[in-house]
Amino acid sequence: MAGDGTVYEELKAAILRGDFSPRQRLVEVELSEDFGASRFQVRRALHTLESDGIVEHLPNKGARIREIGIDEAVEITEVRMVVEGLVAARAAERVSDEQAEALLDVGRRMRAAVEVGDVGTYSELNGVLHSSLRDIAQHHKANGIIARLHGQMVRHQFALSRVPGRPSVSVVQHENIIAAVVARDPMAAEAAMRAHISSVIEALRAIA
Amino acid sequence: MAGDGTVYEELKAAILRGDFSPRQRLVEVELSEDFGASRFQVRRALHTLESDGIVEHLPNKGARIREIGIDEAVEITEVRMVVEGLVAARAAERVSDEQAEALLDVGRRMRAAVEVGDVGTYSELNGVLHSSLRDIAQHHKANGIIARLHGQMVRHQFALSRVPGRPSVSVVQHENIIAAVVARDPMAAEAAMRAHISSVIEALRAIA
DNA sequence: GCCAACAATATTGTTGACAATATCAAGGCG
DNA sequence: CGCCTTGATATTGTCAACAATATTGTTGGC
Repeated sequence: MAGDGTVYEELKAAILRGDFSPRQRLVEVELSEDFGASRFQVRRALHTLESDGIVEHLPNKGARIREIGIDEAVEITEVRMVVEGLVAARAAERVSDEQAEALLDVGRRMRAAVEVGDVGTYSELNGVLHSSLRDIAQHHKANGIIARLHGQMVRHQFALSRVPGRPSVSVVQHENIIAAVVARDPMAAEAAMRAHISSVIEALRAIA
Repeated sequence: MAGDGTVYEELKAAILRGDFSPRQRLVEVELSEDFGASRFQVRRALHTLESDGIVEHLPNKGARIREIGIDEAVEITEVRMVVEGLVAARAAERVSDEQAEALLDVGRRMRAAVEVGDVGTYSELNGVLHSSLRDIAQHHKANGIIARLHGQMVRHQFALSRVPGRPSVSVVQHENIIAAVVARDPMAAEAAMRAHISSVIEALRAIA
C-alpha cells in the first residue's frame, strides 16, 4: 500500500526498537505482509539496511539481523570516540552563546537526574547532549558516520545504560565536555570527549 | 550475462578510474548494455554505490555521479584524519618486527623517489604505506570507513598529487609516522598521522 | 531405529512487461 | 518573438510470474 520509502524507516525503527533478535531471519514475504508493502520494496529496504550494517545478507539465504559481538562493539566505539572527539572540538569552535547556555542547562539537569537516581531521564539527556553537540558542530560527514555506527550499537547501548553506578561516573565526564565547549577550547573538548567514550569502552569490555 | 555481483565492482572501478565526470547521469539501460548485464543488476549496483556516497540518486530522475566540492572534501579529510590517527596508534601497538622493517623500507623508497623526482612512484608508495598501516592495525571498522571515504575522494586525490612541492614536505611527515610506529609509540603515531593529514587539508583548501 | 536418496515445500534471484514520471519538441496563442 | 500547452519520447518505478536455490519432510533400505 505504502508507495513511499517508508518501508525502510519503519523496518529500521522496528529493529532499533528491538522487535527482532540477533541472527533472526528476515523473510521477505513475511515482512511485506507485516508492513503492507510489496516484496520489491522490502527487498530494497533490506539492501539499504545491509549497507547500514544493521542487517547481513547471505547469498541465496536471505537477510538476517546482524549480531554484533563485544569485539565489534568495542571497535565501533573506538571509531565513535575519535569522530565524536572531532565533533566536540568543532562544536567548541562554533558554539553560540545561546547554544552554550543550553548545554549548561543540559548539564545541570543531568546532575539533578543523577542525584535523584532517575536513570531514564539521565539516559535521555545523554542522548540530547551528544546530539546537541552534533547540531552545533555541523559536521555533516562526521554526523552521518556517528549515526550509522549508533544504529549498530542499539543492543549494547541498552546493556550499557543498565550498568549500575555508571551515571555518577559519566556525569562528571559530561560536565567536563560541556565546560570545555562553553570555554571555546577545542583541544580540551576533544580530550574530554575521548576520555568519556574511553570509559564507555572499558564498561563495554567489563560486560563481557 | 554476468550473474555475479561483479557489475558493482566493474562500475565502481570505472568511476574511480575517472570514466565518468561529476554530475554525469548514469542511465540504467546504457550501463546494462556497456557492462553486458541486466538492468536489474545495474540497479542494485547503483543502489550500493549510492550508499558508498559515490553516486546520488534523485527520485524519478535516476542516478548521477556525485559532485564533491572542496567543502565536503575537507570534511571527508577531517574525518579521515582522526580515523587514520586511530589506525596509526593501533598499528604502533601491534606492529611486528617484520612489518616494522617493511615500513622502514617503504620510507626509504619514498625518500629515494622524492630525491629523483619520481612523482608517480611516490604517490604509489604513499598508498602502500597507508594500506600497510591498515593491514597492521587490523581495525576492521576503521578500515571500512576509510575505504568508503577514500572512494569519495578520488578526484581530489588526483588533484592533490599534482600539487608541486608537496612530496618534499610530506615525505618528512611520512617518515615521522613510520618512526613512531616502529618505535611502538601509539600517541606519537597518532599525532604524526594527524599532522600529516592536517597538512593535506591545508593543501586541499589551497587548491580552492 | 538410523541414514541416505529423493520428493515437496519454502525462499530468494531474475526477468520482462507495464505503469508512472520526467524530458524534450513542436505548434499555437498572446 | 516568447511562452504556454500538448503530444512524443526517454527513463525510472513497480509488479507479478517464473527460475534457481536452499530447506524440510518422507520414504526405503539396512
